[in-house]
Amino acid sequence: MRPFDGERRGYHHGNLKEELVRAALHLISQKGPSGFTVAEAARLAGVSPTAPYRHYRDKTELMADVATRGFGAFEAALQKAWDDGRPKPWEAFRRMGQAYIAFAREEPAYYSAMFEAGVPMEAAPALRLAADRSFQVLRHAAEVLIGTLPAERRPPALMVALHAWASAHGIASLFERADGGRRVLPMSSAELLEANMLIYLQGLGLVRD
Amino acid sequence: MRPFDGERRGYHHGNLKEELVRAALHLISQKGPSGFTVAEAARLAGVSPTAPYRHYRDKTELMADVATRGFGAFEAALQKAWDDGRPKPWEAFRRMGQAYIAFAREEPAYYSAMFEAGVPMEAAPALRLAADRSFQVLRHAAEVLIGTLPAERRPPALMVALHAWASAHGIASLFERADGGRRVLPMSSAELLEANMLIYLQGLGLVRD
DNA sequence: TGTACATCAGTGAACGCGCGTTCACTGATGTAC
DNA sequence: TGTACATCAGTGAACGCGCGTTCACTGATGTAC
Repeated sequence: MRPFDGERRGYHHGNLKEELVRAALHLISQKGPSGFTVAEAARLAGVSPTAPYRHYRDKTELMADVATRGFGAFEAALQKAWDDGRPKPWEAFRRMGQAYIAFAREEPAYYSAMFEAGVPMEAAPALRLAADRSFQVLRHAAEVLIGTLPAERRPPALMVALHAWASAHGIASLFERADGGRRVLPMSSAELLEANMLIYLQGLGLVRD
Repeated sequence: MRPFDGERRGYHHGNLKEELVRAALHLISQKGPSGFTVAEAARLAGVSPTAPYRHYRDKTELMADVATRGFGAFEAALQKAWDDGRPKPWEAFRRMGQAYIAFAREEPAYYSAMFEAGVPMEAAPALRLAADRSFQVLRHAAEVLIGTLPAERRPPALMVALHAWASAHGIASLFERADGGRRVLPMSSAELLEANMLIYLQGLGLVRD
């Protein structure tokens, strides 16, 4: 990995916080969430082991920052996939599911920090906020989706959102993660989720075959 | 926690392996999978820090043993819930889902060791075997289940098994685990999974409403 | 039933290691006048 | 444009800690005869 200090300008780093986050992501993706240490992140950023403490109270706060940024990127990815429910809510909804899995695959370090590292939500106020905003995207989509059903058989939007979340999360965790890549499957995670969502939507009466 | 050495009989412990596993489970449930150390497990078992190395090559092998035993208990729980598909395959199938979640809640330490600790499947041959046997229970159930469908619209059994696994796993991971208990919901994990499976089975045309 | 011996399952000292964090410090930067 | 000063963002030495693991050892147990 490149040394992180390419455009360092003298004594002051100028960009340490961002570099530390980058280093943390690198370490997490290489050795898992517990393989990350403040000392090594500092080393990667080309800075003394104590420098991070100018920017973060402690290790947890650094991790929380990583997770928070992760949720930011995650929210953006979901939002983009949803695309205001175009062209049809149920199509957009499925696209969101795919985006969930894609995120887990393409940003494994963020995913780890967000869901596997055990960072407590209280570690930083911004963390819970960011996590909630991510979920709101899903929840809003679920609302629009079930709005297309006749009123008398509309399930609770929250429930639908949680179902989608759990399915995507389950598939991502079991089959898309380092830890989960332990099992070889005759189909991709994407196909698996796609089929799952289709069957689910059929169960809701949202799609006819 | 009780000191583990109640019926210790002299110099030889007589039961160290089992005690170490117990200690590991205790530590994992208290501090998470990365909070477990060989030294502390030994301490809990009332034995010197080096004694565990009479029974395990290294830390990973100990963890692998814990995970292996976890899969054993897990398999038994699933098998029991399935109960040979009585009274109806789809009812038994849903019961298995509930058993999955119940296991995650009641045996959080086993669940951690199995799915969250990142123990590599290669760590012990018995581990992969035990994990596979667990999954076979699910897979067999899925086969029986879809066998009740008219032949022309039978989805692949493997796929159905994976869907069920992912849903249960997703719900358990997100809402039933220490890490996941971060979110307050208006419904229990059990209800959530129940509804999810019902909708899914309806989507398959297995249940009519 | 008793004895000799092999093996098993512990001990305890010791190692090297890296971590998180604190502290007093100082060089670099930004700002007021 | 120049100077004085406050603040910011680093350094480097140091700490206490617990870990995983090795090694040579020894007490306890099981077995053959």
